[in-house]
Amino acid sequence: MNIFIDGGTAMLRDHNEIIRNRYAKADALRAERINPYVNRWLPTHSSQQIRACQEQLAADKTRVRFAGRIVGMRHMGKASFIHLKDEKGRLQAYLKKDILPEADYKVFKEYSDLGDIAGVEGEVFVTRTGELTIQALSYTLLSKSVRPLPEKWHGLRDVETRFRQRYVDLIVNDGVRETFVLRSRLVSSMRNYLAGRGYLEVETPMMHTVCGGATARPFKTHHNALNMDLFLRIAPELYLKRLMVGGIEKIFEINRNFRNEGISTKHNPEFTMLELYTAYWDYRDTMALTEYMIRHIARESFGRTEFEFGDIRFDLGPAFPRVTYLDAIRRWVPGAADADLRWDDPPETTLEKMRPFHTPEFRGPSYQMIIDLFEHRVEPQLIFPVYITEFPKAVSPLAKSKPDEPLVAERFELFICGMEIANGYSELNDPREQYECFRQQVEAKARGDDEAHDMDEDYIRALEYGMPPASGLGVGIDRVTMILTNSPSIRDVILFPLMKPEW
RNA sequence: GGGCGUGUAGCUCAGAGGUAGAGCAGCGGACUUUUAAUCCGUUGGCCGAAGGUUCGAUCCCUUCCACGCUCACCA
Repeated sequence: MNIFIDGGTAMLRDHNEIIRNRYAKADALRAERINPYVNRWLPTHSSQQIRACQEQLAADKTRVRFAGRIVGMRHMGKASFIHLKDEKGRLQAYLKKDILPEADYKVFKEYSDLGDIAGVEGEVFVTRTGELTIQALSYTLLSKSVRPLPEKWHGLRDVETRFRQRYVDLIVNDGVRETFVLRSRLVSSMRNYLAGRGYLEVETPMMHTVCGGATARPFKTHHNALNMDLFLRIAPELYLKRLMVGGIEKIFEINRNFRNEGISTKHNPEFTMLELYTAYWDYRDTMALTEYMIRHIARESFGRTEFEFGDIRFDLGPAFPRVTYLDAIRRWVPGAADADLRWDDPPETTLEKMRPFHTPEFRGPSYQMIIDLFEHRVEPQLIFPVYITEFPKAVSPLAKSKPDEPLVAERFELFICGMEIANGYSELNDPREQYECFRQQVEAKARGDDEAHDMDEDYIRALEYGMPPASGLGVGIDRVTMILTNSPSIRDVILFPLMKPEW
């Protein structure tokens, strides 16, 4: 039957014949006083429950009510098989003309399409080919779908459409939902782990008047009533440490940060961080916590510690080795085994020492050339879990120096699969030293470094009241999810990654 | 931002300087236990956008847009 009722209102620019036709079906249903978008229809069982109790349900001839999206349809003359998919799986229903009420059969046969949400009530049986099926005694169209789904066995491959229309991706591509279920599970696991150890979860401002806590360009916004520029936060760090001043000794926040930087398979402008602070600890204690926590969430969420990421295999079970920054260079850069690099060497000396194995891409202070070397030659090799420690103080303005080495910060980063997964340090709490660091940052900014910190006078004032010795941690939740779910791009673990407008 | 690549029907993809193809979906028909059901018939396209070259461009050239990979920046 070819329905062309000119009542459907085309609303979007891409409406085609299929869509117009389906809108016409919805109108035709309305004309017969059947609501194509019903208000309420409660299933008695999920597909999972029916599957689990199938023998019992079949033996008792229990009437089950089951609802889902029609993802498969096979008409056999006056009978049809359809597959209904709910959140937990898909289940077949068998619709026979001489069993269904006439009206129900008409709604199914004339007005239902692949993609519609429908409910059936009936008895459970097994077909002669062995498939668990509901013999439908009634059929209800619950929500009319007017837009055709992607093709049934190639599915939706186009990555752009998958990200822009994640709802379709979730409908069609099994495994996408699984990734986000796992993400949710591991975040819950993390929360429970920390709550169980006495950490208080807090929420600090996303809109900052002073931008700080990390080195990154911010997004700028504006408050109209106050006529004031604001920044989306690049890190919650300085607020969390204010709370440490306030006497909260164990604290964490899991939430979004925003950085106005490039986009890549490892970078989304908004991303989720765990930040955590513990009073009276130093960075070694935080390293231990980080390791236990990551191992714990892996076991609790996945039941294992061994994972694959692309063609990399790694194990979170064994202790994570700790290697200092300069040792890592000696260890992983060919020809650098005997290099005696020092943060305080003059640039010419560092250049001379590096000549046998590396030519920096630029000339600058020794620490910058060493960092350049590390990031290009060492980082890609850090695929198994490893802590890199003893970073240069010059790039750690919020970290505390080692007692006997003022140029070296008590700081670590955790690398897995060549990615920086976590970053932590002993927190600088000397207000004068912090002020001096900020002052240098402000100078750098004045010289054109647009990622340098601003002066945060209130933060200095807070430190003047006294912050206990403490250590903090930041963990990139998206990246942890990537490596644990074997997702090659950060966009695979963010439901709605940022895209330029389509239209 | 640079480099490389992609963009053709709702989806997955072919194609070629001469005016557009397949499979699935859709539509019409047959079929009361199918499984990518099958069988017969059939409708869909501003070939990403705009210019240019040409008798003729979806194809060649230029610019633009979107997306992917990659480098840079960064977590």
